[in-house]
Amino acid sequence: MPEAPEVQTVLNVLEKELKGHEVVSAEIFHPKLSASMPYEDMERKLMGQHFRKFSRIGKYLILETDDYDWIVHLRMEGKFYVLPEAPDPKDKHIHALFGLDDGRVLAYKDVRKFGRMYLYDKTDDVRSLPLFAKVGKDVLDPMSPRQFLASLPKKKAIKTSLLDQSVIAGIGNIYADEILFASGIHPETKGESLDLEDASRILDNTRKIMEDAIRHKGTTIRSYTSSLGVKGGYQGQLQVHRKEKEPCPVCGTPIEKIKVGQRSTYVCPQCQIKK
DNA sequence: ATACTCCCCTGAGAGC
DNA sequence: TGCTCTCAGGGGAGTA
Repeated sequence: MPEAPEVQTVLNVLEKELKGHEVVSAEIFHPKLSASMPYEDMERKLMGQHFRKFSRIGKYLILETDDYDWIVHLRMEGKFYVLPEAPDPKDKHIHALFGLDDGRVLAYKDVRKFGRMYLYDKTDDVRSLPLFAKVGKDVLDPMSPRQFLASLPKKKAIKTSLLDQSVIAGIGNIYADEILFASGIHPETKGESLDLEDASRILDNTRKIMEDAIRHKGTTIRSYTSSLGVKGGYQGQLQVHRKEKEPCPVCGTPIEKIKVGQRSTYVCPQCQIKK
């Protein structure tokens, strides 16, 4: 569940379900899930903690407890579920269970085991954590077209830069395609070829698409089943992503599938001109 | 500075 | 039916 709109949706539900509740038991079955300390330590430290504040930077979930910042990156397929009781038998892809004070259980499920959890002593400034050293401004934070343009690597394809979390944090493969289509810019266009007007258009469309996607509770496609029982609705709004050979919604030209930076990329060859 | 390749993992879908 | 291959909303490390 990885891009900012999906992460934000997860965050909103977690806040609603968990805020104020206490962790009374913690079991991590996949040791590597705990990336900042041995998993036994994470289990021990989380016990007795109450969930206090919920926020997001890029694709990272930040759950503040009494004494810690618990940070989670879902990567490709990480998902949370709040269950009325511990599952039995346990799904083989559930890698952690956290019992709550009211008997419910927070389950973490991740088929590919790419997701990671980090636990740090609480700080006033999570941004100063090494974890965020290479994470740029969140996609919903204000950024000027001038600053954005200046931050783009000159020789890199614009799509690659949109996916680079140090440039802007929170955009992934789906929304990068949608943003560039809405902006009429070919994904292979080099940063140095873009002008201030292009940068402004990309930023405007980024904000518009991200906010719209959050309103729709994100995108649910392929085998990516919903997290927390929330099914996204933005897949119905997608214009080009995963629409190879379908007519462009603007000009009717068949959408093409290409590779940019090793990632599948969908583009209208008519509407998206390479500058 | 940029661009690959591989790696972490598992399963779904396509093609044969 | 079953096999093999490719691909998947992410990102880090290592190497040209």
